[in-house]
Amino acid sequence: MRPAKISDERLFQGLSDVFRRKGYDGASYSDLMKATGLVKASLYHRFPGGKAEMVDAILSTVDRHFAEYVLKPASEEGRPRDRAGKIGRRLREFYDSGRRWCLLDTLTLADSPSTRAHARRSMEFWIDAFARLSRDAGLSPAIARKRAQEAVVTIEGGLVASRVLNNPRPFLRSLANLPNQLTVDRLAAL
Amino acid sequence: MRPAKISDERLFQGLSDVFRRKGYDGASYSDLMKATGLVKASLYHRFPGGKAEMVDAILSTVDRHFAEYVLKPASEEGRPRDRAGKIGRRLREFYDSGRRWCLLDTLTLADSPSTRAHARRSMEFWIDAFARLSRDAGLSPAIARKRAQEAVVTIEGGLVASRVLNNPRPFLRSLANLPNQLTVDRLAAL
DNA sequence: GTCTATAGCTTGATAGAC
DNA sequence: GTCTATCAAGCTATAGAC
Repeated sequence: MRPAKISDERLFQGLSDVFRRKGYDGASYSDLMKATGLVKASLYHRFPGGKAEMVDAILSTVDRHFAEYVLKPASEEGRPRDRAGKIGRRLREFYDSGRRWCLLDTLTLADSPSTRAHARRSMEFWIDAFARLSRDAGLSPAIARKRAQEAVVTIEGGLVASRVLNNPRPFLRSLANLPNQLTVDRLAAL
Repeated sequence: MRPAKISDERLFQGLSDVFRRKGYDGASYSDLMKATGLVKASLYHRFPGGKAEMVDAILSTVDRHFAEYVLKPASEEGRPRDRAGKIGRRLREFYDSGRRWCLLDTLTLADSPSTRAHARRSMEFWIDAFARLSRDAGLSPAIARKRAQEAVVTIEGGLVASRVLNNPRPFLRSLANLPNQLTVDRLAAL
């Protein structure tokens, strides 16, 4: 029997796990082979451009998942504050309570201009979604945008601190702050 | 004439620039040779343990610089708020307004346990210094510690966002928030 | 679509001259 | 303390069978 085609979902999951953990340069083909169960030549068959193409495809896949699931509540019905909480829970799920790291962080050490450009667009999309939610909560466009950027900063920093300290708490705290950060105009008694 | 010994300062500066930019795995010996002007064998002469030993030495050097210069105002005389501002200016200088990245971020992708342990201690030292300053400002020990951790999270996140967005603003904003974050008990009108 | 096999190159690491 | 020269291992990448 011929070897079955590995499902795209398992493939992308395996690949992105490696890149997330090790970064672009740290991800070797032996790592990627182990994670997917495919040999090197099979990976090149799927991604003729090698790691650069994998990373591009992964970012696109994650972009879609962020847009269609994680950040979705930003453009749904309901109280802005509740929607922010919902996004927080989805972020906790996505980053496995801070045990998984952010590709935008780990991949931007590579100096591929296309990867850098892609990562920038991804983060801007993220900020835009937060800003929309923040405006829905009644904040002015300028303040909303500022808060949206600060919220992304808080989450990325939480992930870094959780990795360095080997402790999920900083990231979980960042998420807990999210609803206030995005929806309360005058922040008091944080 | 025999080749002159390169100064320790230039050596460490060159090495840490590379590790900061590329991370542990991304930093190849050819990169390190280019940055220092030394050939591979000379680097091994200075650091028989190779990259792992370089990284350890670099972290120790940066630790000292942080303790003796960047974070120094945390344990000096003066109004806590002014001291926080002073630390902010030194952080801006150290990270070149967000154009240089944090070793604790870029190095913890490597899975060397000793590096991970060292990085954790470095960040804890940083948090401790902030917490001391925050207590000096009259905040309770529990709140001070929370704020200190949040401040480090904000700075690390600012560095990540500035790198990804290719824009120093998020990092500079993180620094601008520092005095409030560390010294104001009830945060209002951020 | 997956595999085995192989190629060339770069890497990390060492030995020995000056 | 720095250099040239060299090595094996691991890396990226490709050709061709099933």
